[in-house]
Amino acid sequence: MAPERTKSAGSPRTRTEKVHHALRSAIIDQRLAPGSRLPEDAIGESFGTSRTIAREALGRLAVEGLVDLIPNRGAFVANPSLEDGRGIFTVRRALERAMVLDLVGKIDVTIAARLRDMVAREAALAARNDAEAIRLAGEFHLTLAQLTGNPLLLRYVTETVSRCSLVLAMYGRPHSADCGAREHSAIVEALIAGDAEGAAALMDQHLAEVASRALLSSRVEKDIREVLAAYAKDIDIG
Amino acid sequence: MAPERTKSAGSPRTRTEKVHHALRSAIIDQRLAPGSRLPEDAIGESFGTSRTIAREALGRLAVEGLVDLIPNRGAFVANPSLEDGRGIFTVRRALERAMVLDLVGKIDVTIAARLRDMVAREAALAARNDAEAIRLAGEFHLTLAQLTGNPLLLRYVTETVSRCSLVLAMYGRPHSADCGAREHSAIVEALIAGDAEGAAALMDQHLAEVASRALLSSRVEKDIREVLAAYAKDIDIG
DNA sequence: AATCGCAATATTGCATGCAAAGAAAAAGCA
DNA sequence: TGCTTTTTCTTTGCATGCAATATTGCGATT
Repeated sequence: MAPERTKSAGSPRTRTEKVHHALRSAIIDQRLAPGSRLPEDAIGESFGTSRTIAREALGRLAVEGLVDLIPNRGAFVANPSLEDGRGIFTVRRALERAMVLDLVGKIDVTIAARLRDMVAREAALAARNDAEAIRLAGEFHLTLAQLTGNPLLLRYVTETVSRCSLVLAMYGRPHSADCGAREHSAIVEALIAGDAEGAAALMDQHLAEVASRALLSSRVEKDIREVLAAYAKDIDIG
Repeated sequence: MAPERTKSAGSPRTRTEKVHHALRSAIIDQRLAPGSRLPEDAIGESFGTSRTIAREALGRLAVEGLVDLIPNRGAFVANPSLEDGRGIFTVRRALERAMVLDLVGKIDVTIAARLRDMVAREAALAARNDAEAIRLAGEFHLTLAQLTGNPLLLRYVTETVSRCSLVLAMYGRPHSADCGAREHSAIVEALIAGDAEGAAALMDQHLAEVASRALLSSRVEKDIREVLAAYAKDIDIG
């Protein structure tokens, strides 16, 4: 009656899952710009499947909030506003605070060494600011989430980290290192020391800084109407 | 190029969405027990649609974590373990804490009245403990999430509330009112008074109590194998 | 008599096809 | 020329059908 214990098989087995994951990666990696149309036909053709598969994948991405689905009109890559961006960071801060609090006390010597090693590797790449460095910085947060052993927390942190990258890509300053290795190091040390409140505060401050770096100014206007409104109000149509 | 600003149309328009929402309600209302099989045929027939629709709805519910999808085997109502349950509550507490903190200061007289009215209606149904009362209690949390104006927070709170219902269905005591109207009232009053830390503490305590009520004892074994293992060890097969 | 293997059955995975809703383009009117 | 209306065309929404995979029941074998 009950299914076997297998939770979420490692590699995607059905075509729908494959396309689902591929599309998600494409969106997160900014290969598909926010607002882009996602026609079922084109997707199916790209992956060598029928529209049915593309359609199912789009529906699932819509549940994840990465795609906007408009009935009878089609699917579009989500296009978070600046305000949405702030909201995403709010959620992320709450989640990672809980994550850090949960982690205190679960850190043994093995894990401690692993974390220190990871931070050291980050520091080594700190000078560069390419995709690799950015990916590594994000992975720090994902690793911590994984260490909690809480599947839902891991999923949500993964999602929020992804979406924060998206937001940073849209509104962040081009050449800012989004995560400082030094800040990560401080968090790790607080965790190892068992200082719950300290670690939580450091993480909170860390994310607050990342957010403020990005979200202070709206570098890109999100909607055409927002852009044009500024011009329209100076024009007398009559 | 970009789609119009319309986010998530109010009422579901496509059949897929309708079935999706209906199935979710059925699961949350505990009309479909955790672990139950969800055959595409039966669902399609129930709603008067084809399997295609049922299939899409199941895929979306799987993303939400309410359904387990096993390739070539079928769909099952999610069957969270006790540990999963704890993890879900951990996440929910973190989210709702952030929610309450965000809400303080956003409460004007109109909203205050609306919240008080909602709590009053809850109190009126407090005696009963049927599906309607349960639904209303959950809606309190969803309403608060909606008031933040944070779409991601709303989505995550919605998901965690849903999954907590599932967990309570599995492990909670049968006749416990899961959310006390009095506790909700206290939270609302703290919010209206602008007492951020107080409101956060009340919410945290509220959810901690709900969790502890449910998760102290494992009333139901999750997996058939877990159940049978206890019997098997007393039996000599030979 | 219990176990193994095989066939029959049920259910999922996926593609195709048709109808309808929207968008774009062309024609008609002021 | 500019605006409305109608027509065409693209794209989505959904059902059906076929192939593939897992499960169940039955019979053969040891």
